[in-house]
Amino acid sequence: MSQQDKMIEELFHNADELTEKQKKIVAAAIESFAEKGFAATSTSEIAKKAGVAEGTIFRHYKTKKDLLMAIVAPTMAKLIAPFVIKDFNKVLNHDFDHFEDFIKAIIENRIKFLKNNMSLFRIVIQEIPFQPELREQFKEHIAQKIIERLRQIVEHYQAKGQIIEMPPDTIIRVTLSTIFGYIIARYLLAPEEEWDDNTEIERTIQFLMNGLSLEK
Amino acid sequence: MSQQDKMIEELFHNADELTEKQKKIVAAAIESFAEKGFAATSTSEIAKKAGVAEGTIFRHYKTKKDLLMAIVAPTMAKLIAPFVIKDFNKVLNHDFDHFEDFIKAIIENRIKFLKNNMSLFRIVIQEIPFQPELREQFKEHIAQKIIERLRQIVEHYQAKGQIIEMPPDTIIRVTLSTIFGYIIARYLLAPEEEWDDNTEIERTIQFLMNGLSLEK
DNA sequence: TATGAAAGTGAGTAATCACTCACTAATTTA
DNA sequence: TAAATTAGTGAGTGATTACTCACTTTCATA
Repeated sequence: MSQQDKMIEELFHNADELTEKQKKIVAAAIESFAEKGFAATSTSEIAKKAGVAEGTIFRHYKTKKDLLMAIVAPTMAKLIAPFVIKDFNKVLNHDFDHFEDFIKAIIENRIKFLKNNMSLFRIVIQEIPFQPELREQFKEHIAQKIIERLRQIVEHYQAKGQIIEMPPDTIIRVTLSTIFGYIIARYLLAPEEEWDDNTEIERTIQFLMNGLSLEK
Repeated sequence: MSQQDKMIEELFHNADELTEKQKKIVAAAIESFAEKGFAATSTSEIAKKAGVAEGTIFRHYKTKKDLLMAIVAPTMAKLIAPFVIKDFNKVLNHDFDHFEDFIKAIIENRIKFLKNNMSLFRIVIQEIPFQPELREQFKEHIAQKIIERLRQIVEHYQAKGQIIEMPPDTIIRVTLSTIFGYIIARYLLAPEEEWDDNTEIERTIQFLMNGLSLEK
């Protein structure tokens, strides 16, 4: 089973059962959307790549944009899944006495996820600027929830005296900048270069902790 | 004359040579490309917005992609202009004894530029994933030269004992992540929120310096 | 095995696409 | 001023677009 197949299966594991042809449509769409972008991909091209008639696409998805949303919405949901589980704070605070351990765990977990879903991640960040519907969904349901959670986490570790006194939103911003900066550089800007991932992640965390901790 | 020089030359001198209609075409194209993306913008739409006949666009630009390139290439050149001037290192090393001052100056200068050219910046980062020609140009002529320069700067301040011993490329990566993270959050993700820019930039630099300096 | 519903098909459709071209208008050059 | 060059036009082009629909095939259940 290929990487793509694994990705697709994971994505729709809990969703309604899809027919073989439907799965192939989704897989073909993901491939083309990630490579050429949503607007530059035609439905005839997707049908050809998926080995189905063009009409089959519209049997399952009312419009081309519906197909995009069917791909992107569950991806965003999965991306933030670890942040919206019940008792997120409790679990974390119990498991991680130090902010550094929390950051490490989150980074490793989410990088692993994104590594296995790079095409989907590509589509999300490439289409968010162009799809108001998608942007709205991201802002209201995704970003806000995550930031609210993260704010609590930051305040918790600030109270424990582990990270500097700075507005939590600023700390969240620079932290996410650092993490996504690594992911984008590693997997999108220079994926062909040689990367010692473990070392590079360690350095990134070192920089982050230096920047945020009270003492050295 | 190098590619860059030519681009810069073109940028500064060609502006006067454009006819009124041509200027309107470029302005309309920038507006639409930034808003809807290159692929989703039609030439008829640009012509209508510019108040010219559609044929006029193709009188000056052979293809729609040529129009995009005529907009984007000089923008990239302008963005990196401060990094490719002659005696870049000398000037900087003379003026800035501390890495922090250098960072401050660059951030302020480039944020000011991007603030005034946000539509163009949008187009560049939105289209780089989809235009191989653009990506190639960016990588070969832009990114490499900048990184080479920045590497020298980083090594210089490392030798002076002002920033931590870490591979210069890693330091450049986290630094650029932090800076672009601010710009993207400030002007693209949440431009409607209230921002105390001076304070927020100060905090960002504080985080950056904490993360990169040897002592506190 | 019969039947209805869902899945799948592909030719067809109107609209739109990037681009052309024969032409006129304006400007530069001789 | 005359000729030559450039700027501007807009109807017209074939190709492609997202999407439809009458039809056939597949398949679960009675």
